[in-house]
Amino acid sequence: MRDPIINIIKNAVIDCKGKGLLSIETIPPIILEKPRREEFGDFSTNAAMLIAPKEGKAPRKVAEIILNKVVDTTGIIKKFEIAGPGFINIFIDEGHWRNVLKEIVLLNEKFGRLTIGKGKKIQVEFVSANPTGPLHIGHGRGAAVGDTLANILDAAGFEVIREYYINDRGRQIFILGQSVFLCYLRLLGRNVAFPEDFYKGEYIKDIAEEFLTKHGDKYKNVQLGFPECLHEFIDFSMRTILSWIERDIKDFGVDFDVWYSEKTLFDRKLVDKTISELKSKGVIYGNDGATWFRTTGFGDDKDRVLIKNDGSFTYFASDIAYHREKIERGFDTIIDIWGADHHGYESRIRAVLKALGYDDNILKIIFIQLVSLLRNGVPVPMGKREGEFVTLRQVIDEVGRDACRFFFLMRKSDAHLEFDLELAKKQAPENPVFYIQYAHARIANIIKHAEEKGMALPTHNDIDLSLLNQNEEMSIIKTLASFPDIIKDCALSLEPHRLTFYLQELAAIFHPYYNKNRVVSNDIPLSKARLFLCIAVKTVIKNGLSLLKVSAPEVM
RNA sequence: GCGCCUGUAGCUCAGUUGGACAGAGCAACUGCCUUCUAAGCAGUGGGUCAGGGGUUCGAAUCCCUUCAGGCGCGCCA
Repeated sequence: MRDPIINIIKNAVIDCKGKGLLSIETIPPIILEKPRREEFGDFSTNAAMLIAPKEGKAPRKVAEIILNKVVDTTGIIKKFEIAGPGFINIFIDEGHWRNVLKEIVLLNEKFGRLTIGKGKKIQVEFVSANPTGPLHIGHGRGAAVGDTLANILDAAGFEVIREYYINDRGRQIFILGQSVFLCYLRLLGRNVAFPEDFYKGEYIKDIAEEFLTKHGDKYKNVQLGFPECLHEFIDFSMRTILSWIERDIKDFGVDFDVWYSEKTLFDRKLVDKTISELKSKGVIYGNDGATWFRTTGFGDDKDRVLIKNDGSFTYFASDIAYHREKIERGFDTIIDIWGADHHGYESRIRAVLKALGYDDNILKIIFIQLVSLLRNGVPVPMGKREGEFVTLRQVIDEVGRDACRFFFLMRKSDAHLEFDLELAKKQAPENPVFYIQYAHARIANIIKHAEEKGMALPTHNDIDLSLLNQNEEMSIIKTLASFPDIIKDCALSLEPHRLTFYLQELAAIFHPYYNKNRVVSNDIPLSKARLFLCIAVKTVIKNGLSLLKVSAPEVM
C-alpha cells in the first residue's frame, strides 16, 4: 500500500517541477510514516518541509502546491490534509482497509511473507558455543535471536542458511579432554591434582562416569601427562557435549542447516591458504617467533597473532579462514551473532575482510547482552565460580520453550535483559506470552461457539465488511494490515524483538474489543463480519508466533 | 588511560532511523462476571528523556562535553 502512495506524491512533485511551480533540482526521497496519532491520518509525509527551504517558501505553501497537482491513481485515498508545520497527511478509504481482511484470510499462513529478499542469500551464524560445556542462558538468548531473525528473513524472501560453527580443536578442547581424564582417574580412586584452568563443573564428572561405564577402568594406571588415551578422552568428551548441545538446540526449536567444523578448515588447508593469501598482500610479518597480521592497517587497534611462537594457531587464524569461506560461499550478507563481551573482536574480523579485498559491509554483527535471571524479583546468582551457571536446559525445563523463546526476544539484543522466571511461568495476563496466546485461544473458542450454534463460517462472497464501522474495529484492521511492514522492518534492521512488541500490541487491542462486543449474536450479517475480523486476528497472531516458534494453542 | 554499549514514569523497557502535546507493561489505587474463556476489561495518578552546550524550521533521536554503570583492551576463547 505504501509504494503506490509514495509514487502519487512523487509524481505530483515531478509535475510541479515540470510546470515550473517548483524549482528544486533533485527530489528528496519521499518517506511515508505512520503518524503517532490517529487524527493525523493513516500516513504522513514531510516532503513539503524538506523541499521548502530550497524553494524559499513556507512548508505549508509548498504542501499546497504539491497537493494541487496530486492525482490519486489508486482510488484508495479518501483525502489529503496539510497539518502542523507542513505535513501532508493522507487518509485511506475505509473500505480499502477492510479489504485487507480478505487478503489476510485468503493468504492465511502466507500473509506476512514478502519478496524483498528475493534472490539474496543470507547466512546467520549463531550460538557457536565451544563444545566444552552445556549451553547456558546466554547461548539461549543468542539462539532465540538468531533463529527468529533467520525465520523473519526467510519470511521476507531471503534464502537463509542457519549455521553453527564448532570450535572442535585447539586448546580449550584439549583442556576439556584432560579435565575428564583426571576426573576419571579420581573416580577410580587415584589422587590427582586439578590445575587451576581446568573445567570443574559437575558435568565433567558426568562425562567421566559415562566414559567409565562404556570403557571400564582400562586406563586406571596410565601415566599422567599426555598418554596415548588422551585423544580418546578428548574425542569422547567433545562428542558427548555436542550431543547435549544438539539436543538442547533441538528442544529449543532451532534447526541448523550447517554445523561447520573448525577442524575441517585445517584438514582442507584453508587456514594455510588464507594466511598465504594475506602474505602475498604484504600484511603478514614475523616477530618474537610468532606470525602476525597487520590488522592496524585496516582500522584495528593493534596487530594480531595468527601463529604463536610455539607453532600453534590462534583461534583468530581459523576465524579468518572461516570468514573468507563464508564470503566465498556466495552470501550477499553474513550475520554473526556474538556475545557482547566479544565486541573487541569486531575490528579485527573486519580488518580481515578488508585485507582480502572484500567490502566489509557484507558482514553484520549482532551483539547479545547478558541475561540476568530473576526469581521473585531477586537475581539468581551465576557465573561466580567456574562451572556454576544456569543452563539453557534448566530454564526450558522450568518455564517451557514458548516463554523461554519469547522472553529472550522482549528486549533489543544489545540491551541487558532481565528474565523473570516467575513471570514467565505465570498463567496470567501480566505474562505477555500468555496474554498473546490467550487471544488466539479465545478466538478459536469463538469460532467453535459459532459452529456449535450452526453458523456457517463466513466466506469472501458472503460477507458485508462495511458493518465493521467502529473505531476499535478499524484500529484492529490497521494493525493487522501493518504486519507485513513489521516483518520488513525487523528484516531490514535485523531486530527481531520488534515482532514481540507488535504481537503484544495486537493482543492488547483485541482483548478490549472482545470484552466490549459480542461476536456471535442473533444479527447474522454482523456476526459474520466480526467473525471474519476475528479469524484475521487469529491468523496474524499465529503467523507472528510461528516466526518466534512459539505455539499458538487452540484451547487454554 | 583508550575503545564499544547503556542511561526515558517507582520497576522493566519501547520509541517507526530527525517530526506533530514523550508511549507500553508491571507495581499502586477504584470499579466491572445470569452473555463467545473475568486466565479478561474500564478508569486514575505518575516524566528536567542523566547534566550542559551545539546543528536544525523541528532533537529522546545527530555532533561536542561532563557524570554514572557495564564490557573489552592476551601469542585466552
